[in-house]
Order: sequence, then C-alpha cells, then structure tokens
Amino acid sequence: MQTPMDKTFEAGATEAHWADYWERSGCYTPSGVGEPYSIMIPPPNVTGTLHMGHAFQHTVMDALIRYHRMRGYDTLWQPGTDHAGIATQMVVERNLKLAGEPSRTELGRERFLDKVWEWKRYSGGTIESQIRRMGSSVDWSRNAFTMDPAYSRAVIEHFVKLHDDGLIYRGKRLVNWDPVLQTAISDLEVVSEEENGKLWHFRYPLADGSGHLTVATTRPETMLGDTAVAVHPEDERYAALVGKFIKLPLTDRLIPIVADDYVDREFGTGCVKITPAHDFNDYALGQRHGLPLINVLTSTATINDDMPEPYRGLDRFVARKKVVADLDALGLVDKIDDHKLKVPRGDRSGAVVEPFLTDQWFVDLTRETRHDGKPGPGGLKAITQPALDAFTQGKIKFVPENWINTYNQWLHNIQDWCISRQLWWGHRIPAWYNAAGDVFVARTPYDAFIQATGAQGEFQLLSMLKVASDDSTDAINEKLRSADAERFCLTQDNDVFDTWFSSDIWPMATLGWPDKTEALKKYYPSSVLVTGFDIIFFWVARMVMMGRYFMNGEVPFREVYITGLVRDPEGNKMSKSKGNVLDPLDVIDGITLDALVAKRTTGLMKPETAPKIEAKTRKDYPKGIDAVGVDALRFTFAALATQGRDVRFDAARASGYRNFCNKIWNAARYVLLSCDGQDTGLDETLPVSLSTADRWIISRLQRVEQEAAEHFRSYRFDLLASALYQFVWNEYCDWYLELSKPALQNGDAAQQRGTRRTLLRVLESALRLLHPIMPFITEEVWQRVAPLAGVGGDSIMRRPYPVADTTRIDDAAEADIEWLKALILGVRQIRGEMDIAPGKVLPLLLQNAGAEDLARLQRQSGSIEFLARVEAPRVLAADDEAPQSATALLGAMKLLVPMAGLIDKDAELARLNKRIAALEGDLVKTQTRVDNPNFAKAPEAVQQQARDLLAKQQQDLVALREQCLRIAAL
RNA sequence: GGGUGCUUAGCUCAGCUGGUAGAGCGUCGCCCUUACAAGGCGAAUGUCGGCGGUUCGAGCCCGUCAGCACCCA
Repeated sequence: MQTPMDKTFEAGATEAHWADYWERSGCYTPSGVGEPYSIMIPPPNVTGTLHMGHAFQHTVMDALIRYHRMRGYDTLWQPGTDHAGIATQMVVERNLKLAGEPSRTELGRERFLDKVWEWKRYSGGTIESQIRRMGSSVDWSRNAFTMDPAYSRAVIEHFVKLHDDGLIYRGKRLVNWDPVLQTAISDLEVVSEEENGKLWHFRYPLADGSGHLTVATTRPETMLGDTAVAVHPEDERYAALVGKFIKLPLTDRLIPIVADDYVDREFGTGCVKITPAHDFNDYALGQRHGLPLINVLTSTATINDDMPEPYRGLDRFVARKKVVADLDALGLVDKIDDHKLKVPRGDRSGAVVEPFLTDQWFVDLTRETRHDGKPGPGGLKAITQPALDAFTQGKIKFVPENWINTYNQWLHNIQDWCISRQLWWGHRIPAWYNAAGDVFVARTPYDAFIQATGAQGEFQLLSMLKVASDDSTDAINEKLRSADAERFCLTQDNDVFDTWFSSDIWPMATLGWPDKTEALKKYYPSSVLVTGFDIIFFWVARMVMMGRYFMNGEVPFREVYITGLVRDPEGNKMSKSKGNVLDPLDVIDGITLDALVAKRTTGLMKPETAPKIEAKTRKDYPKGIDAVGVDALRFTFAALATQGRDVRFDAARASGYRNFCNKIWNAARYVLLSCDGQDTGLDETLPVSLSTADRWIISRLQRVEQEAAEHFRSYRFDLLASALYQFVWNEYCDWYLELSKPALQNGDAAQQRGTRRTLLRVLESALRLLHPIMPFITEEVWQRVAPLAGVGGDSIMRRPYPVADTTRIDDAAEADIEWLKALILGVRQIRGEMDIAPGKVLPLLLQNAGAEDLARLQRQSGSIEFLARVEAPRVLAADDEAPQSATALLGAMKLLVPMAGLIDKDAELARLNKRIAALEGDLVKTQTRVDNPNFAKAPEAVQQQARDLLAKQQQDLVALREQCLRIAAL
C-alpha cells in the first residue's frame, strides 16, 4: 500500500527532486540510439536573467525534445549562453559605476575583461539554474559559451576562411556610429523613430555673387562638411546653376552645384546640401560625382580640429545652435519650420547615431564576384543567394510559413555586414598590422608573424628566434625586439567581432566544428530552430548563410518554428525600462504585490518613472501573483502558443492551469484510493470485463492520441494543450471517474477488475500524453500509478509516448455514452433550472422510449441512477397516464420528472417556453435552408443532414408545445 | 512609400479543405454529494469591424473602406 496523497498538489515539493533525479540519472543526455533529433538552444545573453520570452520558448523546445525522446529518437538539446558583446559590456560598466569602482578605461583592457568574466560566471550561473528549474531537459554535458576556447577557435576559423575566400574586406566606409558606446553598429542595431525636430532653411550664396540657393536641413552642424549642393537634373528652376559654385558660409570653401536624380524636387526648396561624410544618401551621391569626404566630427561626436576654430571641441548639438546663430547673424537663415523626422538611435545606448567614416571590417553579401578581383564568387553568389535558395528549394521551412516573406524581403535588400565593433568584450579580430599598415589575417599570432616575415623574405627569422606556435603577440614582439628585428613587430587589431558574427555558427560550432566530430555528423542539421520573429534577420538568416557556406551547402536546421513575443496584459513588449517585466520564477513561486512593485522599481535607469511603473503594476496584478508551479506555467505557455505574433501573458490563465494540475492530482488520488491494494487486473489469467464506459474512455483516449500526434507535427501547442485539457477534465474526470463509482460499488469481480484496470491504464497514458508539457506532476503521479497499471521503468521520461490504436476506437460505446450523457444532462437541466438541490434523489419516468433506448437503459441503469441522482427510471407504456412533470427530450423519448412537491407550475412553463422560443428560432433557420430550391445543388450528405435536423427540431417542438399545453391546462 | 498581420462572448484567444459560432478566465443561480470549494451542477452573453461580391450556403474566398499593430525604406 502506498502512502496516501495530499489533498492538494504542492508543486514546489516535487520539482527540485525530479529535476535533480532526471539530470543525475542521465535522462537528459542523448541515448545514442534511434534517429537523431536535435535542437540548438538560442543561447541566452549573459547580461542578466531569463525572462518570460525565454521561459516560453524553452517550454516549447522542451516539449518537442521530451516528445521525441519518448518517441525513441536519439535526442539532443544543446544548451549554452552568448557573450552578447555590447550588452554585457554595458552592464558591467554600469555595475562598476554603481559600485563606485574604477571605470573601464581606468582599469584597462585586461583587468576590465577579468571583471566581465566575473560577471559572466555569476549571470551564466543564474541562467543555468533557471533553466534547471523549468525542467528543461538540456544536455548539460555539452553546455557551451560563445567565448569558450573551442568556440573562439571556430569563430576565428570562420572569419579567416571567409577572408581567404575573398568574402571579407576592410575599408573606410560610412557606418552607424554610436558616439556614447564609441563603436560602429550594424544597421540592424539602429532603431529609427519619429521625433519632433526642425527643418532649417539656409541661404547659400553663389560664388559669383549672383544670388543664393536655399537649402533645407535637419542637421545644421553638418554643413561644415558640405561638399556640394544638389538639384534635380530636370528641375528647370535650377538648370542654369548646375556647374556653378556656392561659397559655403562659415568656411572658406567653394562647393559645386551638381545635378542628381536622387533629389526630391518636391521636398523643401528642391536644393539639397550634400555632406558625404555624414549621410548615407549623400555618401552615395558623393561617390557618383567624385565629391570629397569631409569629416566634421570626432568619435565622441564633438566638432573635430579640421573645422574652423570657433567650432572645435563643441558637442554636436551645441555646435548646431552655434551654426544656426552664426548663419543668422550673417542673415543667411531663411526660415525654421517644425518638422517630424526619423531619428536613428543605437538600440543599446539610446544615443543618436551618426553616420561616421571609419575603418571597419565587412562581410561581402552583395557582390557577384570577389571584391579583390581574384577569380571566384562574391558574397551575393556565395552567401546570400544560397540563404534564399534554402527556402525556395524546400531545404528549410518556416512555421508558420508566411515568415518566408519577411526573410526574403530582407535578403533581397541586404547590405554588406559591418562585423567589427570598437569594444573589448568579444572575439578580438585576428588581424595584425605592421608599422607600414599592412594587414595580416591569420588563425594565430604565430601565423600572422609568419606571413609578415615571409612577405619580406625572412622565412627563417621566427625559427631562429625560437618562436613557438602558441606564443602570444606580445611574446613574439618581445623576441623580435631583443633580436633587433623591431621592424617585424605586429600589433593586433583592437576591435572585436559583432556578437552575431559568432552566434551565426552556433549550430555547427557547438557540435565541434571546424573539426569533423561524430556529434557534428549526427546532429547537424538540427531538427528545428525555435525562436522569435524579432531575430529572423539578426540570427536566423545569418545562421543559414554560414551554415550553408561552411557545411557544403547543408542547412543548419530543417524547420524554423517562429514563436510570438511575450507581452504584458496590455500588449506591450516587456522591458526593464518600461518596468513591466516578469521573472518566470515569480509566476512559479508567486510574489506579493509589494515585492513585485519593489522589484520593478529598483535599479531603474530613469528613477523618475517609478511612480508610473508602480501604478501600472498595481493595476495589472492587484493581488500579486499566485504561485502556480512550473507545470502550470509551462501549460500556460503551451496554451498561449497560437500562430499569432503576440502572446499576452495572463496570470489568471496560469492560475487556471494550476487548478488543472490540482485536478490531475485529485483524479489520481481517487484512482489510487480505488485501486491501491485491490485487484487491478494485473493477473492476465483472471477474467476481465469491460463496461461500455470502459470501452468509451479507451476509445476517446485513442482519438486524443491521434490529435496529439498531429498537433506536435504542426507545432500547434495551443491545440495540443486544449485537447489534453478537455480529455482529462471533461471526459476522464467529469464522466469516466463518475461512471467508475457505481461500477466499483456494484460490479462483479471481472467488472471491477476491468474498471480498475481502465482507470489506471487511461490515467497512465494521459500522464504520458501530458508529460512533454507538464513534466513534474506527471512524473510524480506516474511513479504512483505505473506499478498498479503494471508498467515498469524508472521514469515516465523514458516511457514511450502514447500512439493511437485505431482498433480500439469504439463507435458503439461512444454512441451509448453520448446517449447516457444526454439523458443525465436532461435531468440535471431540470434540476439546475428549478434550483433543486443536487443531492435530492428524484423519480424519473420515461415516455415513448424506443427499442434502442430500452436496450441502453438496460445497460446503463446503474450509471443513470448514480449520476442523475434518480430512482430507478420507470418506463411508461404507451397507454400509461403520466403525472404532471417537468420534461426534457432525448430524441423521441421524453424524460419526465414528476413535479409534485418539487416544481412550481409557472417555473416549468417559463422553462419550457424558453426552450420553445430557442427551438423556434433554430427551426426557422433550418426550414429556410431546406426550402431554398437551390439547396438541391448541395451535396446529398449535407442535404440529408439538414433534413434530419429539421425533422428533429420539428419533433422536439411538437413535444415541447404539447407538454406546455398539458401543464398550462392544470 | 513597400510589406506583413490583426479586428469573433465582458477579457485573452481558438475556429482545420466554406455546411446551423467554441475554449479558458470572468458573470449569474443551486450545492461543502466520501478525488478535488484550486471543486461539482446548471445558466446567460456574439448583426464574427463596415459595405459590396462569389456561392445553394461565408467568421472562413474575392473586392473595398475604417481602425490597430509590427517590419523594411
């Protein structure tokens, strides 16, 4: 005998135990047998902790992984974290500031990086413990980090190979410059939003003194770097001026007037000042017209020393005012209009980004042929096109599939990718420079020195100096200096790679690439990538590019399941600055309102937003958040995983699924109370008889198993959740458990044996069906149920996922139980609508019963009496007089509950009239449908269905009206 | 300007190849019935954004308008 179960399910108590057990007993590591099934986790940034979005996606991934593991696949879920260059560097810098410690620049590169590693250990540890809490069955033995030595080697290999293949170039180009973080960022990291600004109109005098042109600008300070004024070639107003010169105010320069159809004649005056060094469009125009580039700014966005003295050193916005004031003093300001414009800001710093001319590294994604003129394909052919083809050729597909449009559109308009960042935290670019500025790209410092010395004919120098292949740059330089060979000294590029330029090889590098490992052979391509639509460009597309390029055209994953983004109850994106984030653990463990408010309002970048955040929090969660446990949270995510883009998190919904856990728990409790220590049919030699109810629930189980398989295949976790919920609650608990009660009380030994066996087997199957979504409660309950069901094994995780046996679908049993339910529903309806206490046992008469009704009555009488709480139903003969009764219909049969002393005449009349009214409405609809002469065009089956419905409605209506008259007459 | 979605019960959302509108939460009655009050039983609630079209039949297909959201330029 087992120890009895508690009356309620306490999630916390079981979670830690099973998570620990699964991991220790090797449930998470690939079995090594079966067809491979793998998922690479989108590595969370080590900037902080997991948020609801992670919890959501991890739920989906774990459900897929557990499902396939149970299906017998050799299943790998690869975990890991991402170093997240800019984001992490910013977090650490902020922490240093808050702690009053020396700043990044004061510490210097090496000591600062020590601080970042310290943070990484802390943050990474937090993330890993959160993943463990959620029950995510990742293979911890393969845990990876994008800055691991092995991973770093892969990043370098990836860069060097692309470089050697002529697909990477370095050059002075206009990039998006974040003057606060002092680094280049990619176009994807720039967010442009409409802001209120001004449009300044300046008069630019013609050099010959014959007048002026008026130009409009949103950024006056850039005029110091103007190198032309452009007009539209077909603009008659200015045709005569093209080729003349402007005397640029505040400088001594003459700049030409050029014609270019980039100019929009309608905008402003139709004259545009051209600043090629500070605007992307102007840059392109400048290239077309051979204009010089004049840089106005420093890297911190102050005016540089090449500019006229009065402006030097001024911040760009101060300089803007001064430029306007100075022009105004010269009488050159025509007018100033209010103007809405898109202001580009760095997504991390929020600073206004400047187009800025610097030396950067780029991946070529746009050329047909190599940029260096050597034979071979350029980036367009080698990288971009294959990434597009992967989908058109069906090697990968999106789920939902319409995301392909987003993907294609981006790739068709793609720009070269700036991959260098002026940061310290990240993979340092493996490029070295000599004093002459020559660049050597190599896998190791040693290789770079080999190249550098070899280039000057000094092939033996390094071996003479006993330079080792693993010597650092400094060590080699030291040896060179001591040998008076200083001219061979090299310095490594100070910059690091864009983080996405390391995570783009995640599916390969985590499996050991560039080595040809067994894991790579087995688990690449991964089966599915689960991620949000917000990083289709950042990550998905780039993984496809690099995967195909480095893996002989093989894609990194077969399917991309795009999830929605988790939002707050109002539909806003969750973010720390908005103060609407939720920690999944706070939903799991619960949190009081005050604690939640405190959590959301401390450590804010803008403390003044605290009152607003507090008010919103108190509105959204007036009672705090109930502790629901991991399983309920996971089930909530599954239920919310529709195909839409937004997932509004609803704490009430989570509480609802917490109740579902409790329902499962108590159902199991009942089953165990009924079966533990009893004959549960394990002895195959003893006779077992299955009742209609037994055959019915077994049949329903097969159907839900079919549905589950389909929903996993199509990634419809919402439908999966609802199918399982309904089966467990509305069929197994509401009906089957109730039906089992009279069977266990009154059945013979074989019947009881059959019922107990069915109770146990169906529950055991249901637990396995639910396990991928709700691992903990299913394991906890399964451990108790499985032995009684005759099922062995140490963990539900290792049991097979239920597969439908269609031979056990039993239409007759289903029809019988549907009839039974309808009968009971009829009685309950009378009871409910008459406010008769549920416990009150009622007499029940059956009038006009057919042969089928009588047969079913015979088979189900025990169930009827128990569930409907009625005395043994009395069948009226055709000529029997019925007492005055409340009525419900079951097909042609009437259910009569005698009213004497129970039911008020008027109440029953009201009730009948309501039913009649509803029925009349339905009848009209059906009648008009059937009467439409064109209805003959409909398929015969549809017509028959409609005619049947009509007949039934007519028959019911007649019966109800008859009954109504009879009661009224009393 | 280009693109992608969305608009269904008070709220959050399902609704498969067109065949009499569903779930959860909430609401309203009656019940502490020996698995579960985190529960049981019953009930109410929708011109499926507007208009037009195709069709025997439209929440679903087509057109159009309105509102909302996001992405790209």
